[in-house]
Amino acid sequence: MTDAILEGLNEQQKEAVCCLEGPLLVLAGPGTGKTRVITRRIANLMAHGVDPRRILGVTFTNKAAGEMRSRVQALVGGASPLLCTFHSFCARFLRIEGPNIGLSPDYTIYDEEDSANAMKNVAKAMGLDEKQFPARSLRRWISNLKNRGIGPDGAPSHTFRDRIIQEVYAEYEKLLRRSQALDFDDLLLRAVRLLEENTAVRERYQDRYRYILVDEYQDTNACQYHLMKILGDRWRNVCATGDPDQSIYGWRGADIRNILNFEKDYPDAKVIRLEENYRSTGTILRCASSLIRHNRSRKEKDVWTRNPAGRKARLAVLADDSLEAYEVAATAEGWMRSGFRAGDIAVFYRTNAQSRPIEAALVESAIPYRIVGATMFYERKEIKDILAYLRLVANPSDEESLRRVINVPRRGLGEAVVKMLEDEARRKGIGLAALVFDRSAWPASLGGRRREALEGFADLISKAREKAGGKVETLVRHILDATGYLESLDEREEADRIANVEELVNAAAQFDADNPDGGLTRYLEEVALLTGVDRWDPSEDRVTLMTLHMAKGLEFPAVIITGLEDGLLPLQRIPDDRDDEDAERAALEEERRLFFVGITRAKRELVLMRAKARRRYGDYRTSMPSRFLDEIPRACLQIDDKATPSWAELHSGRRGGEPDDRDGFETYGRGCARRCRSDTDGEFAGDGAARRRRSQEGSEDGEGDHSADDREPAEQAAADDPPAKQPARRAAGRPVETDGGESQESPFDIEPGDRVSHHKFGVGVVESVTGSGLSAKATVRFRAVGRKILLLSMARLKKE
DNA sequence: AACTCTACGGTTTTT
DNA sequence: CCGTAGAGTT
Repeated sequence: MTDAILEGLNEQQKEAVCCLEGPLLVLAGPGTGKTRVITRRIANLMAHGVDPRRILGVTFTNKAAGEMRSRVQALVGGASPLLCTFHSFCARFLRIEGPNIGLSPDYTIYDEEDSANAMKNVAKAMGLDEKQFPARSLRRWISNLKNRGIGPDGAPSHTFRDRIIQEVYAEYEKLLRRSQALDFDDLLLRAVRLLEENTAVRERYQDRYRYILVDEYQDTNACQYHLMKILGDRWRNVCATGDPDQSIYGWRGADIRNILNFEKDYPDAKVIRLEENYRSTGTILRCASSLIRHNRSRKEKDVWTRNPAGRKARLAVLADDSLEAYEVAATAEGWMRSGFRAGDIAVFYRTNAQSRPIEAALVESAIPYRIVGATMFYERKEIKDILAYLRLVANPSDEESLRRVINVPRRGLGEAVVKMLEDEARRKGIGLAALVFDRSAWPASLGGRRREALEGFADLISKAREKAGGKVETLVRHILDATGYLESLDEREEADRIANVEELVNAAAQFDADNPDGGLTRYLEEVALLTGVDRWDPSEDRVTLMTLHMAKGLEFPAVIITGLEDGLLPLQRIPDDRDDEDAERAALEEERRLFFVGITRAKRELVLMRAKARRRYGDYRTSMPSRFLDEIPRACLQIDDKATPSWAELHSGRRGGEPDDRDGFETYGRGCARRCRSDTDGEFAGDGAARRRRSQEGSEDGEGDHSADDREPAEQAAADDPPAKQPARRAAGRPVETDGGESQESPFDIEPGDRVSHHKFGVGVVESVTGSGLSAKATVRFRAVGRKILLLSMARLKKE
């Protein structure tokens, strides 16, 4: 048994797996087998006879938790310990213990949008100017307070703004309370408070969890930190794993000091460093190490590898973001031709907005892809509408959900009626929801037609409530029927919405199948706490697109990181009023860590890209190379400049296969509005003459000379590659115009007549394909369920 | 109450 | 550029 548990581990890993008692900190560089250590350690605990119910493992995503669970099960079998995210742990804890603090077991979890809406309503009721106090800013300010464990009473009240925020905060809390709802921050905050204040509950849980593991400890915030501190206090068998160099959530309250101070919190802690990397090539690792070395506040750690050096990373320089996107497609195609599967390839970017042109290029090139995260399925309007009905059924106090659906689809209960009901509720001192579901409380002024409409609505909800105990799928279908929601959508204009709703029915059915005794509340909780990666199916053979943040914890054989431009990566922050130099440096260092995370996802191939101009809000802005590129050793980079026109092209009046309407692009960044504070700006902003002269010295292949100096600006030599080299390569940057050009009509090669299979509907035949790109839809006649319209980018159709 | 039009503003990153 | 929210119109 012990053999299997320790098999194939190095000394440090073994040490970590075998150190079962007492506080333990595992500092694990990227690719050093951290997940392996955690799962083996859990298995080892169980092999030593520890009851799995006494083990708690907290991870960053549900997917990570699920993977660990199955790996542990493969090693030791039997019951699984509780493996979940911080948020889902707290959600479950509060389902059970909530009644201690007056919280219904059926409480609703408000997501970011719900919270912002609630805050908007609060601000409106207070008569605040929306421009001066935008709901999202309010939400952010209050979230910051909550993350630091500060209630409305403890909030600062020095300035006028402070006092407004304080009041909004207090009103918002009232709204949540009467709605029996918690936002994301509350889940953590309320759980911690309950544990702090209720000795009996605290001791029960402290006693239960004899062994606690926390993954990604570098990204815990104050609440999460306290939670762990409290829960681990009884047995002090707390194992934290993480990597300070991969701390990327400072902006949402994560405090890197939690991991840096672990040894202070637990003076008897054992600290183990995992430094041998098994994931990446030597060159990729060297890029990452050189980069991260530029962070000043850092715990020194040297990750090394026995892996071969591998190929250089390529830096592709493109004229604009659309050409960058085509280069992404061309690069992926090249990899696929040389034996990589689409599923081996990942494309990372800093902001979600960057995915659009890339998507378009991939569609055009008929390369299968999937975006992870972005506008997530469960954030779509139509989905949230249906979910709001479900929530209202589960929790009749939920005011936000009530407001959302009371007139959807239109049933004559518009703004005026809601206003009237609101006033009446205030007069009676009850919540809006309480009023709506209590006929005797309705105002006399509610006239015949409106009264009928409201009766219809209240009946609808209470009828649905009778079905709440059964399968979620049944309830969803009932609600669709009873509301006429699908009929209210325009078959032609909103076909993708209809398809999405169909998908939701499938998802609900899937949940019912996976959780035979699940129940509506569990379903809503699961949906609310799904992370972006949780809905990602890595077994699908598609190129994966995601933000750098979501890439954390994953690995891919071949990786493209786009948008290596100053202002984008590192991203330019909006100047805050309390902007001191330290904060600025901390922010820059976090951006550097983000890039570090991206690079270290790559196993074999790494391509970086930057565009000299980028479309933003409709017009083009020129952009400078990312300062981070200068921090990667020249010897590790092969620069592939497809944007600088060659001598021949300049003199023939043509440029890089580009249409000629792009004049003005070469004004390199003189007009760059974004970055004018850096003193190096002058040097970059010029047309490169100075750079050219300087870099002549090191020219061409500087590997031997420069290997010791990792700080030599990498890209400078690039601009000076002999022009003659350029034209031949440029073709790859152009749109792919092959295959008769019809590929847009059927992005994933699905055509009328094809036999396809769907995970829910089974086998069917494609009747027609309409639309193009992202909104491409197929009408499929399924043997079992008849004709369905499916959105190709949503439905996971497999060709038979 | 519901529809149409216009103006504005949004891009960090996510549970 | 795009979608949404608010105002204005019927």
